[in-house]
Amino acid sequence: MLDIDLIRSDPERVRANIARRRNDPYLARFAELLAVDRDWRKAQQEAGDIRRRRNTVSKEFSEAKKAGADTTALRREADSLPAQLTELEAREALFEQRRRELLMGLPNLLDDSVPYGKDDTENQVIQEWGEKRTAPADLPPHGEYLESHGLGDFERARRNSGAGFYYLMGPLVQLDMAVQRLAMDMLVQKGFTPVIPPYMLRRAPYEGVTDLADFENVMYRIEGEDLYLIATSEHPIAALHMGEILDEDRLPIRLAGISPCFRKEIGGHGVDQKGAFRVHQFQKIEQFVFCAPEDSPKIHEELRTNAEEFLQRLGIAYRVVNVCTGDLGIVAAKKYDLEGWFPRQGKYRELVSCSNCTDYQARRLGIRLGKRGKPGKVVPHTLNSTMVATPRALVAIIENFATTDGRIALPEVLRPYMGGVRDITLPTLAP
RNA sequence: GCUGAGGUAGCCUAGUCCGGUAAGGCGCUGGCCUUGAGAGCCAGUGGCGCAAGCCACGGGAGUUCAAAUCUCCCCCUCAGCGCCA
Repeated sequence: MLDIDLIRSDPERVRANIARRRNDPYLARFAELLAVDRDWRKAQQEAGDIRRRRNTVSKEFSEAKKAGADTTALRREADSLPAQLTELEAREALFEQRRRELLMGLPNLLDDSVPYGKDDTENQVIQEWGEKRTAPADLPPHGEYLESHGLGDFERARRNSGAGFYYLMGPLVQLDMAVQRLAMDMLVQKGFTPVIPPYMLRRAPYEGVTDLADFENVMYRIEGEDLYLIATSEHPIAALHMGEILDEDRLPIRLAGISPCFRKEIGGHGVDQKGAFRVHQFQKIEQFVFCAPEDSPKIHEELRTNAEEFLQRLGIAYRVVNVCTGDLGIVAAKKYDLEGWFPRQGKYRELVSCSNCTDYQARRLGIRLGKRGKPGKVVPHTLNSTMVATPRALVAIIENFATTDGRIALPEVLRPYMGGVRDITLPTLAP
């Protein structure tokens, strides 16, 4: 949520920034917000005048009665006030609600370094790392590959739960856990505090962390309960300090979330191939930071570096993309995507998303900064980044490290987490 | 799920039975005094508004000239019981 004081004091600057997103409905909403905010303040004023009169009359009434004086005239005026007030209050409430809707629907202010562009085709590649490996010429799509070796079952998952679900089995499960453990260990070593968050959130905290459209497009809701399955541990972790005043001296707070993530994503892109790349349920190790406003650009780079280091240690080539103005979501002011090299597909695909949400998320959540019990008006910044998400990362490992003789060669950093073995030897199933 | 107790400012608490417009403490800020960021004393300390002022006691509706206070509905928290890996 944007700072209403900023919108009032410098509407042109906000409008110009919103325009860079190349999304006209936002501009229309912004214009309406300016009007509704004025209407609301006026209605508030008018209702306030009536209330003041009511308070005065009520007091006079009480005194007159005590003194035994005639109260007829006062009574007549007092009787006429509630009806007027009811109408004005209805207007006030209407404007206030609309104002809030509009404010919650407006996107964050974009950082100046975000490249101007219309959609994901205009994102800017700012860095590449590593040597692109090649996959065995006959390597099948990973879904088939896993099924043929008994490491995954997508047919039965589809039968039982629908498309986008999977059974992972055998050594692939250990590989999944190994990848997560490596990611978590790296973060702990860098001073992050591990967090297992709630896997479901109520609506109120959820509205604070994400785009309202996600309630329709992304999140699964629990039938008959005010609960939503989390789409990422970013969400419950951001809500960890909802409504609180954070001690400035304790910042930055670095947290490493581990959780399953659940996503419907019906509004997403086209259907992906069978398998474990794009799924309704996955596991993610997440970096999350609450920090002072002035520190967030630096910490954004830090989170990106952490995620890069993870891919480097695995030995997977990647590139860093600065997501352009037209492709950024509502919450982030700036976002890097790390795209890993997938040799069999011969292209880079998203493995990591690293965002600086500035004060937008924290303001929606009502988080402020203060010092030793003194509430301040400064709102902290929040940042989040994938460290690793599985099973997508497993697909990358398979494409990068599958050998021609039916093994998956393990990157050295993973071996300690896999009982010291150098590779996964694949069981061959009878056709 | 049942029973009970609760939800008041950054925090803790009084007020609720009996309606009259939120008392006090802690913390924080400023001032006085001081060798002093200590003690003591004084003042300030939520939101909106240029201001007068209005709003704010978990949320909503109602009664009333007037609601933290009375009525109804809902939400949440805690404790005990029940169920349970």
